Amino acid sequence: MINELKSVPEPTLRRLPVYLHYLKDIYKAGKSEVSTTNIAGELKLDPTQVRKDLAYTGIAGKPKVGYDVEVLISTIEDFLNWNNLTDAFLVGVGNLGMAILGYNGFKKYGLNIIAAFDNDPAKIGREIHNVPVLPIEKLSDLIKRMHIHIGILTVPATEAQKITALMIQGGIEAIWNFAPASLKVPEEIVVENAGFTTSLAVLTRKLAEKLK
Amino acid sequence: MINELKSVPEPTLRRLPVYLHYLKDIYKAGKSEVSTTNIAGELKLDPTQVRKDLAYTGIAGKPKVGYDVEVLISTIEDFLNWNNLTDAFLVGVGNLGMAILGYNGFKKYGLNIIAAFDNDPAKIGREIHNVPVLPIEKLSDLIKRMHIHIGILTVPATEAQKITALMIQGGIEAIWNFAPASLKVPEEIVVENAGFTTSLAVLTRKLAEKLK
DNA sequence: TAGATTGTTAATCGATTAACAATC
DNA sequence: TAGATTGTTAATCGATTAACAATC
Repeated sequence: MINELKSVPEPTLRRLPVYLHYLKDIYKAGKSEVSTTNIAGELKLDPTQVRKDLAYTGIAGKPKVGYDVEVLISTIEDFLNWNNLTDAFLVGVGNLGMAILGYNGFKKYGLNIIAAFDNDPAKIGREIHNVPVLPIEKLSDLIKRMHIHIGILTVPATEAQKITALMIQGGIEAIWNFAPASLKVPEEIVVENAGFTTSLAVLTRKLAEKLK
Repeated sequence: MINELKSVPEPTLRRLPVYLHYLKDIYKAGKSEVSTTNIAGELKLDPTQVRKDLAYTGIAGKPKVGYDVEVLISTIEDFLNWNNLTDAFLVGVGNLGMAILGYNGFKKYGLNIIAAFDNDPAKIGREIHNVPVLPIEKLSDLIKRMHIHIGILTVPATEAQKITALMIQGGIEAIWNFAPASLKVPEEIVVENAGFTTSLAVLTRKLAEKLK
């Protein structure tokens, strides 16, 4: 089992980027070492939890001192594979799709969107923020030919399953799903649901609870 | 403790919108009754879990039959307070902010964005998708005067804490935070982090684990 | 050295899953 | 009625938190 990457609890995965942002902040502010006591205090978490999370990345700290901020940053980035650019396709050039294409920052997170797809003739052939928009018909074939692993799904819910099928047909490995719909996929396909409504449900219910 | 709303586990809150989308699908398809066995099978969850989740909303099912789809839909919507429109302000009219303003569908989730704020003179005074863009300077005061409860934060990470402070100064109750940054807020403020990077971390790591 | 911190094992807590009586 | 399903209690599982020896 040599090259096997250990499966990490999802709560841990969700906290790692939070640490990362904080670490980058204090690094910019000139701090070169940091303790889990420190991180936990700032982010309102348990220090032991922070230590356990960091342990997953394989980094070692120094008793009494803490962790080297710069090393810690790049260790987390390596762990999330954010130091390697991975090519991705985006499908659905609507409001959200365009916003994602326009946000230049995904390269910092290892994501390189190299083409977008839509079925609107007015959009096909154009470039949005330097990314060409191609017809849906070419999706499957290009995924296959270019060995694309990540598909970003920003189509309306009604189209989501259809496009998913095309992606899978092409051999996609992972789908970042922004549509408010549950995708049916074979077990081996990684799906991460990033639809806004889940998050909004938490917000609106907590607010309702708060306001009695 | 009469009017006290019971605090619901967050995992349950996150599943409720998933049920809701599925229920709307089958309702459109003409189904009027549904069992938890059915829902769970379709969404790859445990039937007992679905029953427990639904129990939080207070709905009652019929042994042997299941639940009335139409009633179930509106019960979940009520539970999340999605049947009442709540006014909200959005701050940060960049790519993402504009996409959110352009997405007409939030009214279905009880969210009514009535004004946007930015510090770019080129944007101030315009209307984006019928929502007026106002200067940041007016944010605190208008939150207070209009009794706004929800603030949507779509500014760059560097500005996030500053704008948060202004929102709190105005008396905001809940912040929907799309910036990749941890906000420091008093305990009583509801913050829901919807930044993309958390979700992306899960995707990229799982993909890395899968591809060995 | 003394004291703060790491790294790890044990205890606790909460959510998921299993079991099953009640029901229509 | 028989059989599927609800609603709930008990068992299990996994994540969080507490405790503490090792370390620099």
